[in-house]
Amino acid sequence: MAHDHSELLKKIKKDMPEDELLQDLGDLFKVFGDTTRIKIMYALYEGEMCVCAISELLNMTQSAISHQLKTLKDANLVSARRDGKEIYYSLSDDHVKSIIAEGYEHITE
Amino acid sequence: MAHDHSELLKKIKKDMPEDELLQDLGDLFKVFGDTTRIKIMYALYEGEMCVCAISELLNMTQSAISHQLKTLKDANLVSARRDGKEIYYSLSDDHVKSIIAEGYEHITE
DNA sequence: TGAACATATGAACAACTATTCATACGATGA
DNA sequence: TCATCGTATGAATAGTTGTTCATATGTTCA
Repeated sequence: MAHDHSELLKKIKKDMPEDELLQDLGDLFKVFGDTTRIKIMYALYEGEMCVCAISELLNMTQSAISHQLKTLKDANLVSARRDGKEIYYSLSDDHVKSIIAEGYEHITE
Repeated sequence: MAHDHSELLKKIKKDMPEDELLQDLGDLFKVFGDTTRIKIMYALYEGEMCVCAISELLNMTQSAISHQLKTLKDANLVSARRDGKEIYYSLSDDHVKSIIAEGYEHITE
C-alpha cells in the first residue's frame, strides 16, 4: 500500500452513491455514447418518426436502426407507438434533451 | 426504398448539428459510460485526490486508474497538478457535475 | 387467404475497450 | 548518485458492442 489516506477515504465513501446506482449511471451514459443513437435522438427532437424515415435519414439499414431503437427503448429514452404497419418513435421525456444539452455545452467552449 | 419522407427529412436535416459535432458528443458520453470513470469523477466531487488515493478508494490497480485518468484528462474532464512525487487530479469544471446530475435525474424517478 | 410492406430479432463477425503485466519516467531524500 | 516512491505507458488479452445477414412477426389490402 502507499501513504495513508484513511481519513479522506472515509469521508468520500460516505458521500458516494451506492455501487448499483453508479453502475446504472454508467449504463445510461453508455447509451448516449454512440453517434448513431445520438443522431436518432436528435432526429426525434422535432417529434415522432417511423423507423423507415429514421433509417432513410441516417442512410442506414432498417435492421441497424431497429437494434439501436431497442437499446434506446430499454433505457427509457424513447417510446414507441404503432399506427398501422408503421411504428412511430419519440423521445420519452425531456431528460434526453437536457442531457445532450449539457454535453453540448461542455464541447462547445 | 419505402414510402415517402422527403419533406420531413429535409426539415430535420436542416436542424441537425454537423456530423463532427455529433461524433464529438458521442465520444464525450462514451467517457461517462464506464463505472470506474464515473466513480473517479464522483470521488473528485469533494476536491482533488492523488492517484494513489483513488486506487485505494476504488480498490483497483494504480495502473488501471492511471489509464482511466488519462481518458478523463483527454476529454478535458479532469486536470492534473503535480506536488512532489504525487499528482493530484480534480474536476476540470462544473460540466462534469451537471452532466452526471442530469443522468442521475433520469434514473431516479 | 395470400402478397406486400414495416418492423423486430437472433446469430455471427469485426472493431473497440478495460484491465493486467511489465517497465519506464520523474521526484525525493539519504 | 542511488534507492525508493508515485505515476505513466505500451503491449497483450478477454470482454463488450455495432452492424450485417437471414428470417420471423405483425398489419393491411385485394
